Amino acid sequence: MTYNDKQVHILETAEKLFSAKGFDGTSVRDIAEAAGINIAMISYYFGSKEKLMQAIFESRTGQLTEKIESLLSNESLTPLEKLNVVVDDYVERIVSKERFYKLMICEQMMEKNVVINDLLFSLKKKNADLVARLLLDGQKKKVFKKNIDVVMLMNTMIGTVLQTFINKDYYKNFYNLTDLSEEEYKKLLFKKLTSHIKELFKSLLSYEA
Amino acid sequence: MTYNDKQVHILETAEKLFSAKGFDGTSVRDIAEAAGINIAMISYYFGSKEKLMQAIFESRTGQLTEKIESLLSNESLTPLEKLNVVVDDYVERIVSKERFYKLMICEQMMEKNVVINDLLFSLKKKNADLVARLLLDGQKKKVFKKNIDVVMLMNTMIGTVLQTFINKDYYKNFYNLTDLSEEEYKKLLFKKLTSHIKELFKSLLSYEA
DNA sequence: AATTAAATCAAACATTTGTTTAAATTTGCT
DNA sequence: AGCAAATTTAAACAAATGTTTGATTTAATT
Repeated sequence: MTYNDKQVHILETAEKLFSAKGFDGTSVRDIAEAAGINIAMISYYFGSKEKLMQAIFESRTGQLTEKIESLLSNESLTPLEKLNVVVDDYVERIVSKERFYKLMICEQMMEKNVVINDLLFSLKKKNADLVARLLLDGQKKKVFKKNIDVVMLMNTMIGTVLQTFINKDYYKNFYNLTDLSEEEYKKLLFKKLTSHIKELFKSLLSYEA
Repeated sequence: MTYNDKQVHILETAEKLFSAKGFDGTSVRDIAEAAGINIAMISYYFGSKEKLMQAIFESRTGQLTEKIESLLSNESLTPLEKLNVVVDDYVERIVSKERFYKLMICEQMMEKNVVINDLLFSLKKKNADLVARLLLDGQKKKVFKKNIDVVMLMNTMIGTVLQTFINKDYYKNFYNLTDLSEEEYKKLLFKKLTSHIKELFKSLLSYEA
């Protein structure tokens, strides 16, 4: 599906509000007012509030799968390099699409919208399969040890990043970083997170232990 | 605050519904029907839907802080043993209070209710301070290395556990564990999670690297 | 310029929302 | 049993909800 400028504007406004106040906490009037449009335009363009939400997920997850596939096909990198790219990519994604990921967590927990949950399930499967293949390749090449729990590894990566962003303000407070701008702070978090997770992965995957 | 049987029943029913459908996705009529009571009883006992939600958080977080303090005071354990107890305790908590933790994530992300967010903030501070003191003790005794990011460490622990529970059904599917009962599956997750996190912590805290 | 399609609008719609009311019932106490 | 307080109830309240309507304006096409 492809959307015109006005539709994209509605989608982005809705994403912002949904992530801040939740799907049920946001009325179509809120969205219309924030986007500067008439209430009827939402039904007119998307059919319903529910389908507007689905449209947000379809467009965002569509963008994600493209990136994953191009990464997989790059054969010039070693397994470890690839894994590091995966980490960078994941953290970068969540940093830049913070709002959408908040929405995603909520939707995964509630399991209210079947269409969205099916979408997320296949996305998860695609990602897990990619990383599993990556790890298998590394195991064949004797750089990664055996008996790795792929899902647990992914959960640690994604969980750490998400929890960091849920706790963003707290972290800022705890380490007296309140004088940083939002942009500077995001950069700092990106650095901290990627190096932290890479260190975790190294210990999980290498033979030494 | 102490509640009678009927109030506890309302609190538990509301927690169940809130965690499944969200605060705004749950009506007081839903709660009343599920609890088998009259709608007016919610305002009668708790004042409002909002305050009912706050009551859930106050009662649950109250239970949590008790456990933490007793753990801190136990001086017969080494820092590493204490840390392992912390891990066991955290995982156990989330396993047994899964619904409440879902609610907690949502509430942290939305930041709609000031009372609840203040409550969670002080809870987080208490926990982070406890673990920080624990790590400091271990560093003095030369069992933990220097330069540990406490918040990041906590985020990895909590994030991994929460992400695992958000992804619970997916994990079950991925590893063909669908024939396990809910209770068996929870036990398995507890084992997997605690050993996984302890391994992560060991590599983050020990000198070897 | 005329015609058709697309977009926008205010108003209305039937439901559902959280809360309150005032009467009825139950409970605890003397 | 009789009284007072606590509990429970059905009904009503205004406000807010998602969606639709039908008229009006704008844009595109002939």
